[in-house]
Amino acid sequence: MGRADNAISRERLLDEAEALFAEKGFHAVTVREITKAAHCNLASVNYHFGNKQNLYLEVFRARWIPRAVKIQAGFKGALSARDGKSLSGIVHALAEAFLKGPLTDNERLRHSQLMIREMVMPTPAADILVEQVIKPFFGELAILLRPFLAEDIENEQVMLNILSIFSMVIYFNFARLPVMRVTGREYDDDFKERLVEHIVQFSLTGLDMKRKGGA
Amino acid sequence: MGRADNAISRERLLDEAEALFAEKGFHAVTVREITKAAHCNLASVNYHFGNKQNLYLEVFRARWIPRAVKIQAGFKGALSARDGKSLSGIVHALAEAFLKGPLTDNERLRHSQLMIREMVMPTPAADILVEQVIKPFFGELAILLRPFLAEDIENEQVMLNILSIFSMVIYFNFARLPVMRVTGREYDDDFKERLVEHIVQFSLTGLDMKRKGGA
DNA sequence: GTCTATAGCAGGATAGAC
DNA sequence: GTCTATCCTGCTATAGAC
Repeated sequence: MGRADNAISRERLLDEAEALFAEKGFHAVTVREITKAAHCNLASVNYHFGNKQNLYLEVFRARWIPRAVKIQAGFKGALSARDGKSLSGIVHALAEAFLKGPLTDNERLRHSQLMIREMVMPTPAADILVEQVIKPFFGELAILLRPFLAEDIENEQVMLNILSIFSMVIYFNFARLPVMRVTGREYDDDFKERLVEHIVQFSLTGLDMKRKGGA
Repeated sequence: MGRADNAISRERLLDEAEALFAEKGFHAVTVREITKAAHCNLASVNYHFGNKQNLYLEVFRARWIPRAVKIQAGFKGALSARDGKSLSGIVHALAEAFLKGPLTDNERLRHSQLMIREMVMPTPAADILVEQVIKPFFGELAILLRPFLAEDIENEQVMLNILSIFSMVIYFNFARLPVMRVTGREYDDDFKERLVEHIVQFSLTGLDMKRKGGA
């Protein structure tokens, strides 16, 4: 590689590392694997990031967080474009941002996988993730939703509601295997649209569908 | 160890392996670690299970599945004891079985963690898990719920509803870090009871709480 | 069935030339 | 900044005594 690639191999390392860490997890991925995928030398990880752990952290800082910002931007954009002033509009925008949104399918999968990993087995990256992304975003959601909820509702309950919507969005993203096996569907555009609609409907009315007459 | 421990070290290995695999994941755990925790020799894993991979699979067959059966038994027991003939009774029993149920807190955590790992990064164990446990259980749930849903509802929608309830149950179990940070609560008995009630309420009516007047 | 010893190898990290 | 060569640790797996 020529001298012009100074910064570029660093970026490639981050890209490939993110994909591999998301797919296999920190311990299952080797530095050799990452450097090979990024077409650079074995020593480059240590040169640019000090060690493997640090590269992992940097993946969150330099890749995961910007992606989360993109998703949130997609959500906010949909809010102003669509009917962001109705409860169903808000939930719809939220589900769509995470299930369809402005990212490729691979990017979205990577994003959820990295997040889930940190929730199941927190590393120092989990703190960054929760404090800098999840808490602020949930705070904004709470402000958006509150006008549509009962006036005397406690903040804790608002948060539980947000967590519940979020749990569906996350689950339908990462648990594709059981979802496909149980429904018999593939994750194509049709099904994703179906999932968005389902999340909206379930979030608004729960199981109590008799009022609406089902599907 | 004397000759009487023939089967016992095998059992200890399964116990310790399950705890460690759940906590750290397959690749992060070493055979040395497992055998040390189980107070047996380094070679014992290969003697009893052939190799590390096989031990992992056996953990699912010999520990995870029986535990899943126990949880389902707890659920079915609660159904007959409580009002198993109402929608809220069913959802309540389901949430309670997974969040409080007949297991210790550690067991429950282990159980969810192993399941989540297999959903995010499937290994051959995921097939066992989905085909032998999740699909049959969801099938039974579908039969239980159907009488309470609209008559013309498609099977796919019933499954999406079940998956949605399940996603909350799972999420509130494994994503304890963000849940605690966002709500400011600890996972004590009070909070778990609160979560069960929330899941029931959200599953039945979604966000549309104005009818009931909030908390 | 259990243990010690060790083969055989892959991993992260580093030194030093370019 | 990049690369090669290499250190050294720690891993899985096995052989063979008891």
